[in-house]
Amino acid sequence: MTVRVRFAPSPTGYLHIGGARTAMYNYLYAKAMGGKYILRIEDTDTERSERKYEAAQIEDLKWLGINHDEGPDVGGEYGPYRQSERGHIYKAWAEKLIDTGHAYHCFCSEEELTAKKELATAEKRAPHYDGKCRNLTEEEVTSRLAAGEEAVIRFKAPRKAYVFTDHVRGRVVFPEGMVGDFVIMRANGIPVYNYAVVVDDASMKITHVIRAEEHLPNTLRQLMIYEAFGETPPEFAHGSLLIGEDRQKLSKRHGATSVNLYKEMNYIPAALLNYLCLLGWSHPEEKDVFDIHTLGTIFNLERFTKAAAIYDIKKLDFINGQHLRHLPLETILIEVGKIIPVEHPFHKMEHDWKLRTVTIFKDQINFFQDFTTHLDILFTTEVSDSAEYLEARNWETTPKIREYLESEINIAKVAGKKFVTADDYNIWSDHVKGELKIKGKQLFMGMRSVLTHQAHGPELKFIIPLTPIEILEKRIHL
RNA sequence: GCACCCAUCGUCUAGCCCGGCCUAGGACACUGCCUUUUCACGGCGGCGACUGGGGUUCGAAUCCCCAUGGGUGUACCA
Repeated sequence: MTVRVRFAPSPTGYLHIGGARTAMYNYLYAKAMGGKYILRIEDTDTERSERKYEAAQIEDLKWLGINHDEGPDVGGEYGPYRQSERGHIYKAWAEKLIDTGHAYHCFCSEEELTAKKELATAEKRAPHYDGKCRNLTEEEVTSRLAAGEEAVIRFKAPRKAYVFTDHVRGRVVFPEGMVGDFVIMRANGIPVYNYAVVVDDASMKITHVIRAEEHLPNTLRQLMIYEAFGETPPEFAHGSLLIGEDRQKLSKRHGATSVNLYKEMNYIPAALLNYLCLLGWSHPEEKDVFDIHTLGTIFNLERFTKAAAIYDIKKLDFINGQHLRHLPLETILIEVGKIIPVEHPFHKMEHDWKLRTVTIFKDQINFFQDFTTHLDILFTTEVSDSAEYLEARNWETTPKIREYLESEINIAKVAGKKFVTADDYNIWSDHVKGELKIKGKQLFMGMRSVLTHQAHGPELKFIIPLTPIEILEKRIHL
């Protein structure tokens, strides 16, 4: 039997970080087992669902590189993949349930139900449906329906305990009486989540349901429905919840929780996935930095964590830096090029210059945008006001260095050079050492302060050959 | 309220199923040193946890019970 898993988001907003994690786990499991990963859109909440969110979520998934084998946009043999287009299936299956005595029409009004629920709560009873419409005669139902009376379809919850084995929770027991008869079809004919899920998972031949712990209690209702249909339930794996620093379920108010925000902040998708993967699952070799696409059969359901994980992006930033460093130079160049403002002189430089620049700076940054800041070291004519810089400028040796370098830069300029070479730089430094007899801190910091007006930065022999000579000239006169 | 789930460094976690190898390992963050005559990277250290109480056992982070804490659910939301 081939493994079939699915990610089933509701298009009521942008793709959430938690959703992305669930999608990834399903995707990873399908890949590990040589199975199929399906995307299904759960848009039964017509009030809140919007097509634009569906498109946005698919786009975010694509950005992450989590590609589905079947879905509303790519098709597949078990479609349609949008619940709003499966109305006839839910209806037909619901009729089956009524015919077999597992469900019934219920005419109770909302007010009536609310009143009973409040009473039950006040009397400290479980607010379950009292079964008023459970035993209506077929004639009565038919005539009331014919009269245009509104009705929902309610599922007859069996009075017994349910047990199932979860891949991460182990044996889970739902004692008898946890739920009363619950609605599966709304009055408007749209199915309710717990029912639609079962119909879809069963008809789409889903073999494994991998989702977050918040769905654990839903499993009971779903188990009941599978049983009523005579279907074997899929295997379940309820991973841990993603929570915020306040230990509450992660939501918008916790800050950047939607994937598109990370795209905007130029995070590397592979890094985001890497981090998310580790939030609730552990690598058998305890690796922290890896590409999830290389996991292969290493990924399994047995290494999920049971406890909820607090989402804290500090580690994500570190992982982003690790991924960035391992990217090919040309790739970094492309990404960085997208971020640097068009008017920046960077874009006018030669390809070789760009590559050398990226080589030097990539080890110092965690984000592509940090590159821009570092780039300033090559172009800025600003003067540092740090104590260390001021101290270096005040050494009596520094003016001598300045004087010498001024003439050297002038010579290079007159010779028509656009940049000085690393060799030039070495000659300068040898001269200052040998002829001017300046060494140690006075030598290096002195040259740095004269050449860059900064106290810190990457090695001079690397950055000076990358700095345009007219910038060096300007600086020397400051 | 009721039901279910969970509980190891500040955070992510390994170890737990199949008790001894755990004076509890790794990573982030913080921090010290080395390297670099600067910064960063890197390397080596430091700080830092088995929620509490009972039990079982020669021996418990690991097994059992209770307590406490936290979370989720309890909808014609998903």
